[in-house]
Amino acid sequence: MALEHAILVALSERAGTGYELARGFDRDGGDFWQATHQQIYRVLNRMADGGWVAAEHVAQTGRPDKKVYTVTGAGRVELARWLAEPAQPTHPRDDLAVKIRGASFGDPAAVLTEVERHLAHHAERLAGYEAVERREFADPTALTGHRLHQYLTLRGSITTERGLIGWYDEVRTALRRDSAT
Amino acid sequence: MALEHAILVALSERAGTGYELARGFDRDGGDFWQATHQQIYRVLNRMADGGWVAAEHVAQTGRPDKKVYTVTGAGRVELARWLAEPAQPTHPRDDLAVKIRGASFGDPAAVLTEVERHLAHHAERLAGYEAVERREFADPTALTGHRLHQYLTLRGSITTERGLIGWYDEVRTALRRDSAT
DNA sequence: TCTTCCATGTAAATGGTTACATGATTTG
DNA sequence: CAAATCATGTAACCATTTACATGGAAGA
Repeated sequence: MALEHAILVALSERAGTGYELARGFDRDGGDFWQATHQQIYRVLNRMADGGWVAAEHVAQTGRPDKKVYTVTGAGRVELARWLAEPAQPTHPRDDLAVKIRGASFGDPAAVLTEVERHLAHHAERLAGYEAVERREFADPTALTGHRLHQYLTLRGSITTERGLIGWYDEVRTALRRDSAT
Repeated sequence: MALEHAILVALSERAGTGYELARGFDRDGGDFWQATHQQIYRVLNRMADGGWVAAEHVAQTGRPDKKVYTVTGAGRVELARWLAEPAQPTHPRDDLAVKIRGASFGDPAAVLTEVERHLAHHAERLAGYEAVERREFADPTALTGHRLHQYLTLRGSITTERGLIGWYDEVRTALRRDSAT
């Protein structure tokens, strides 16, 4: 699974706490993974046991103490090994697509309402990604190495959101037309 | 979770065996869900216990016997209930995106090779979907109800594939340019 | 002869979600 | 005064994957 490796990438970019990782893997450009804090704490402990990451305990005043995690040499070796390994293409699983497909076995108007709600949600997410793009990556042609890879991941999020928005819009138009007859 | 409900949609369209469901939820238009046969058999048993589906045992000659599943009245009620319920927007988790993001912590050339492989794979999947679109849905403006919903799901698969292909192509160009310097 | 297709399943392990728990500080 | 933020965790449960198992028929 890739959660360990997504954490290794995030911590390679910048050391951080489990809490920060759970808040979103957001480091300039598309939160590229997500998981609950419970799972992240568990996985971080396992990774620390395996020697991929090391925790530095930091006492704070007025706030709970925290553990700042860093990738170790063994962690860097593991990440490089995993990066060279082939990934299998994944096929998205989308609840809303199942609902659209099955709309006529229930109330198509309720499905239409859901599509509209998701459309608004994704439009907002897209706007957020585009703002990051303008702010952080003004001149993409000049990018190289790590910054380029960050930018490309952000571009992936933007492309995905635009695709979803375009599709939901098509679905909305078609369902409205159909319910009008 | 939506696997039960994806199965209810698939079996509402046409009765079938666990084996057929595992082969792909493919019923004219985008395999809209996927799961291993092990999981499907388990879930089908649970659904049969809960009374959402009923199995008819069919003996065959020269082949193993099979169980053809049909949605029951209770299953139809449950599906309609679930369809009216809001879905939470899901955020895709893509291993290859993590690899692109982390490319500089390993060998970027290996990641580029993976991107090219995935590009070819998705181009092939897209061609398959487009062939179904031409063959089955020649006149989309005339579609209504269930056929329209099937078509819209297929359109979603096509949009997703085109988005991925566009993005992978952008990544390929950028990584090639960067490695040439 | 080897592989693939049909068709179903069990068992073990791993991955992920939900509920519960704590406690000070800051913001509305 | 209530809610959200910071920060970590345990326990129970549910979902998913991987490995193992069977066995005849058809095709390369």
